Amino acid sequence: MIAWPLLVKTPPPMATAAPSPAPPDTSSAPQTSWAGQAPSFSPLYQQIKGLILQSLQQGEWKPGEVIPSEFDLAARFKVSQGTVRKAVDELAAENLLVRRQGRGTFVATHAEQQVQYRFLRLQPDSGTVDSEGPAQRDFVDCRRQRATAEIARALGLRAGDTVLQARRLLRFAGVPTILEDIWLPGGPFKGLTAERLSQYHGPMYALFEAEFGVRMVRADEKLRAVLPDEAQATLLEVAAGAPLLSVERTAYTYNDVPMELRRGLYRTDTHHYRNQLN
Amino acid sequence: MIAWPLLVKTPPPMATAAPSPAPPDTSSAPQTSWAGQAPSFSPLYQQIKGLILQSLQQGEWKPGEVIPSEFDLAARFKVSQGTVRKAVDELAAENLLVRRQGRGTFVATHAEQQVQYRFLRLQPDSGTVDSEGPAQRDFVDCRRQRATAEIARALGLRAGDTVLQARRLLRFAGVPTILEDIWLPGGPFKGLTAERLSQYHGPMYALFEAEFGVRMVRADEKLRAVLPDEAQATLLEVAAGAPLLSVERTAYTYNDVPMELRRGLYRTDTHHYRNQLN
DNA sequence: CAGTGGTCTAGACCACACT
DNA sequence: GTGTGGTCTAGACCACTGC
Repeated sequence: MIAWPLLVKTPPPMATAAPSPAPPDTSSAPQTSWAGQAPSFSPLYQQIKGLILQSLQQGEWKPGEVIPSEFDLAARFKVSQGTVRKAVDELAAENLLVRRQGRGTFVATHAEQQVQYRFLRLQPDSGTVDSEGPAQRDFVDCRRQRATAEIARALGLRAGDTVLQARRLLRFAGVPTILEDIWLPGGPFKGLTAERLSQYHGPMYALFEAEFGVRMVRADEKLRAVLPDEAQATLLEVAAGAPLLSVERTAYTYNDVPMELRRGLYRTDTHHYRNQLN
Repeated sequence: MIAWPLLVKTPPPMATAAPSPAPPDTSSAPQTSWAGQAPSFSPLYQQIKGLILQSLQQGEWKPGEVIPSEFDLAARFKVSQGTVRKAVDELAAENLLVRRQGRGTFVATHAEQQVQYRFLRLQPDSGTVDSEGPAQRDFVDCRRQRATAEIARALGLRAGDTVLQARRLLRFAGVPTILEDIWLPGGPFKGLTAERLSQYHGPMYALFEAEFGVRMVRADEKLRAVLPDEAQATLLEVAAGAPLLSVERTAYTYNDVPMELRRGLYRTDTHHYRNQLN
């Protein structure tokens, strides 16, 4: 058994004289020995959430796998099942875990998912995403280079660090619709080649998960209307003055660590970017 | 006391011989008398959620007001506090209610809110929304007219029904940045005039709440990059070929009833549309 | 101080899935 | 059947708010 990093109930426990059978061993209740841990005064279920998150980061459970049952986790962390449930509920709400009744709770994955592209909001004006069939992907370019100051800042690197850059074109029903420039930090993605990218079928983020253990968890996008430069216009087969939707996305792994910068140019003559507000 | 529209636990209750003090009066447990209610076989807390929603629609509690405490609601619906809690949790997650510890649970409102514009995703490229100060609003136009087929479809009306149309320009720090055309159904918004609109200070949706009892709960947006026509370019003070972000928003009240169609043109040279994905 | 929402527990029963 | 998550209850205690 491993010693868990001190779970504390919101007030430092002091032999609280529980009325009913108090199962947590009362001996493991330290008073004020704060071993560095900065934000330690949070609800129990938040602490459990943090521990589960940690296990996810460290790869104890891999994408697509089941995690232990709520009952087992409760025993492991020495809390009630209800507390684990609340922690898991939040992680499920954040799309890090997926509950499946009768089967268990699974680590979310970009592969084998309901929707092919979890972060792609572009939709055809008529018909559904499915009706237009899978996109055709063409990698125009892929190379290793030194990060500019701007790219470095976005990826949390130093200017001059190695980054991978790729450019690809997505076609729907043969029509070039999305042109993307992608930047990845060289370290975590060492060994990624153009061939690897073009050979892989399925979402790019699934490849990152499977081959490099990098799981994208969250993303921020900034949208603008822009005009293409000459190369972009040619690739997308539009006129020079045609307005395009620019989508700059930063994707993050656990702990808000940025792992990808992506600049997309979307044609919005046959598609639109859909957003739901509430 | 009012007879509540039959709450049923997932299996039709049949004198379940509860082990401990079973508080719900066993007499009020109908077997199979389904009085029309179509989707009645849902978890209790969902039914409670539905009932609370109904009270919100019917204006039993108005925006900004407190609703009864969880304990009171539990008594009223004859369920446990925990069940009410779960119902309220979901409504709070959907931004229909706002919990405030120690004070109570409140009906959400577009006025007196943390953020001025709940549905506006445009942000300045540098600085924060607050640092640029409040927008200057100019109503360019406001008139009553007959709905075109397209507008009617979006608002759930018949072509030819009366709609209100308004056009306004928002300036940030003096720079015209957003040009919006707004269509509202004539019925619910009878009596809305250009003067009423320009005199009101604060979010437009707050006015709708306060003056017309119409509360916007959710919205869908479709984004595109477009070029302005002549009038639009003039108002926004941009060149004819300048790309602009087109944002078509449909806003809904309770029960997914569309209540507003809005077409915005955003300048994205100094601002960007921000979206968070997870 | 009383009242509210927030956390935590414990236990019962149900729906679902796999075997 | 066994085990999983899903629902529901009941009760204890806490933290925050306002009287």
